Parts: sequence; C-alpha cells; structure tokens
Amino acid sequence: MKVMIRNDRMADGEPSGLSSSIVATLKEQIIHWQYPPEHRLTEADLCKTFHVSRSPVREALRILATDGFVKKLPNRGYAVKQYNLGEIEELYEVRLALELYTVECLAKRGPPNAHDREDLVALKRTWTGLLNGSSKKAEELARLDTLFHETLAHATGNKTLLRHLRTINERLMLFRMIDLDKTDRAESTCRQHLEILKHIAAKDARKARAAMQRNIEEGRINVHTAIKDALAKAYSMKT
Amino acid sequence: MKVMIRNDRMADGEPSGLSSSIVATLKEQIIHWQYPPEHRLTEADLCKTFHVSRSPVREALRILATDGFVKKLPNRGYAVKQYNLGEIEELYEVRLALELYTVECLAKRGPPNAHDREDLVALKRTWTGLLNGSSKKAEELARLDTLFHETLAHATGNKTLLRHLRTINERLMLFRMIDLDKTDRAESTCRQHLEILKHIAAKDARKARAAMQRNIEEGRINVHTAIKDALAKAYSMKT
DNA sequence: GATCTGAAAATTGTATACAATTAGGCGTAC
DNA sequence: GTACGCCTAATTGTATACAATTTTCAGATC
Repeated sequence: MKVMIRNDRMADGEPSGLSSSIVATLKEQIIHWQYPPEHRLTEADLCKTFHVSRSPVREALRILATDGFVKKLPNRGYAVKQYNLGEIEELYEVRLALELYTVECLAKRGPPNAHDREDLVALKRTWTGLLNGSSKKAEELARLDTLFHETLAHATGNKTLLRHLRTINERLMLFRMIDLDKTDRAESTCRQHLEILKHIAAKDARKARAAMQRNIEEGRINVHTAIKDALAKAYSMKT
Repeated sequence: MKVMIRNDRMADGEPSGLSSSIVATLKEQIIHWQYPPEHRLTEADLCKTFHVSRSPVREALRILATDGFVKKLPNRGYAVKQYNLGEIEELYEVRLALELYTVECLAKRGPPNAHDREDLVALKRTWTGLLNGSSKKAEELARLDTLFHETLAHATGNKTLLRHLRTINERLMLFRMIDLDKTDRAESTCRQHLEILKHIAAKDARKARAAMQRNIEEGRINVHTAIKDALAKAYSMKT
C-alpha cells in the first residue's frame, strides 16, 4: 500500500513523496487527453482515486497549476486547462525565442564539453537513420523529437534555458501529436533536424536559426490549422 | 500582524490566503539581502515568525523554491539560494533571448492595441525626463528599469512571454542594484532605453535587437565583474 | 413564471497530531 | 586517538479535524 514511486530525475530537490507520483500520473493522463478539457478536479475526488490524504493532493494540484496543466477556479477547485488558439500561439512564440537562441549559442560557441559533442553526433545518427529507415509511428516520433530539442538545449550547458524550454514543451505535448500525425511530417522533420545539425556543425548561426525557425513554424502551422478546423467543425455542428 | 497583502496582478487564480503574503514577505527580504546566502529556513522557524501553522508555510516554501529564491536541502529543510557566477550568466542568457524576441516582435508587428501603444510613448516620456532630470537614486531607478522591461513584454500581448520574463527578472533583482549603483549607469540606461524605443517606433527589428542586447549585456558585465571582484576579495581574505 | 431568501452542501484554507526518516552527538570498544 | 554503533533530537511527510467561505438548490413570495 502507498508505494513511494521513486522519480527518475530526482537529482534536484524538487519532488518528494506522494505528491510527485500524483503529479506524474495526472500529467500523463492530461497529456493523453484522458480527461475532457475543463474537467473538474476536486481535492476530495483525487484523494479517493489515489487513496491518500489531502496534503499531497493539494501539493500536486498546486504544482500542476504552475506547470499550466490545470487552472484554479476560485472556490470551486481546479479544472483541466483548455488552451485556446491564442495561448497555443503564445507558447510557440516563447518556444521559438528560446530554441532560436539555443541553436545560435551552439553554432557560435559550440557544446561546452566532449560529452555534449557526442550527444550531437548521436542525434545526427538517429535522424539520418530515421530518414531512410522505417519506424515512423507518431508516438515514437514524438519521443525522439522531444529528445532532439532537449538535447540541443542541454548541449548549451545552460540549465536554466533547458528548464524553461521544458516547461514550455511539456505543455505543447498536448498538441504535438496533432502535428506529428500529419502525412509526410516524419520526413520533413528528419530533413529539418539534420539541416539544423549541419549548420551548427558548420558554425553558421544565421542558417542554424533559420532552419530551426522553419522546423518550429511548420509545427505551429500544423497545429494552428488543425485546431481551427476542429473549432470550425464543432461550431458548425452546433448550428 | 498577518496582513493579507493583495497582489497587484491577482487576475489569475494563483495566490490565496496566508501563503501568498508569506511568499511576498520572504521574497522581499531575500531580494534585499536580509538573509545571508545559504541561510537555513525551517518550517518550524517560519511558523513562529509568521504566527501561522505549517500548512501555509509549506506552501510558501514550495513556491519560493520553484521561483528560485530558496532551494530544498533533502531532509534538512530549505535554504536561501546563493547564485554562483555561472547561474547568474545563465539567467542573463535566457533573459537576453526573451527580451531580444520581445523587441523584435514589437518592431515587426507593433503593439496589438492602442493601450499598449500609449504605454510605449509613456515610457519614452519617462526616460526622456530621466535623462535630463535629477532623481537618480538606484532604488527608484531599479523600479523604473523593471517597469520598462515588463512594459515592453506586456506590449507584445503575449502573456506567456511576460510571465517567463518575470520569473527570470525577479531572480536577477538580487543583482540589479549592483548594476544600477554603478557610476554613470543611470545615464547610459536612459540612452539605451530611448534608443530601443526609437528603433521599435521605426520598425527596425535589427537595430532594436542590437540596442536591447547592448542594454542587457552592459548590466550583465557590470554584475559579472562586481561578483568576480567580490569573490576574489573574499578568497584573498581567507589566505 | 420569475425572483428573492435561506439553509444545506461542497470546497477550500488552516491548524494540529502522528509517523517516518535522517542528522548529529555521545559513549564505548579497540 | 580513532572508529563504530546506538540513541536522541530535528525535520519533513502524511493524515485528519476544524473553520470559513461560497455555491447551489429548494421553497416561499410576488
């Protein structure tokens, strides 16, 4: 009973005890759309489902709120946050600013140590293989895509940059599948990623930024049109 | 005692009750260096000083930890976070990325509505006045400088961008006074800010970025040298 | 039928009690 | 003198009880 799930990345002093596993579980569920948007989450309900008291549940909800997965309804508990088109665009903009800086940084001064340099060549191997290879399931692609962008940020050596990028990209997880499910997206992603790596290796900051911008913008546009279509459809159904 | 400080930007559902005022008070104290770095903060102690129970104190400490003002010592409570040179540089880098994007955004598409446009001309008035005028106390300068950068971010209309920039700049508050106390910094700040506004008005994104970069870099360098000197002095004293 | 009123239910905010883990120190053996 | 082990105190993690606020809904009134 009451198993303490030890979190993977427990190096920093952040998570502790039951709340961290509640956070992880709920995040996972929300990202996979297992709750309808605006679904209400009350402390009492979560206590029942997780078989714990209110203390860790409260902590978990507060964390999820600051991470942008739930929002607080004054005096009415919490609800799964639904992002509207404008907010999604905002997230993509901040992501763009941070990732452009990331590649500029890498092109200009390169990875700070041998380990990070190896990570970059490993990325090149991975995505070259993916370009020719077969496995193009969206789920796996999403994992590798996340890994790609996080590895770049990590290679700058700037942990603060990585952390901010993570919180942004974690939220965008909600929509990443929409993007990567698109036809031919796998191939264009491969080409764009390889291009980014090429320009970094060539120490061409301008071209690296441009390539990264194309990569992120394509994703943003895919999500944008998909959401707008969905909204239009939902609206037309109501009339 | 136990005054509930109503937060300015309370529009979102974040703060509530006692914890928010504890957070505000401790933040204020930490920013003003009223605790030595690495000073330990235990829940029990804070309960006594604030005359509240552990629940709100725990909540406050968790918030302060995610905001980067305290760090968690596993099983030993919390401690006021001491930033080393590398971490400060990281913060300045992320800030640079976000603020460069901010001015680029403003120069390219301009403020989204009349209200934000007015804010920008108000900034121009303020800093023109400051250039000629007298009041150059560092404390007041810091307030206006913060207002300048936050107003720009706000004028983009991107709330997410503003929020991330705030969390970064809030931490850099710890070192802003070091920067602004420097001789002639007031004047150079005025000139740089006015230049930024000029290029934004002229819709010249490249020059606006360059001007913002100079502004931020100057601050970074001031802080960098000051901290390095302080560390060198502390080290030489020990030998 | 619409609207106001009041009480009950729902829900969070706070306080406190208990459990579990860990750090620090003291004493003892070698 | 040093190292080992136990014991106590410190400290957090969790559960629960209580208080205060707000929503909601039934019933009465116009």
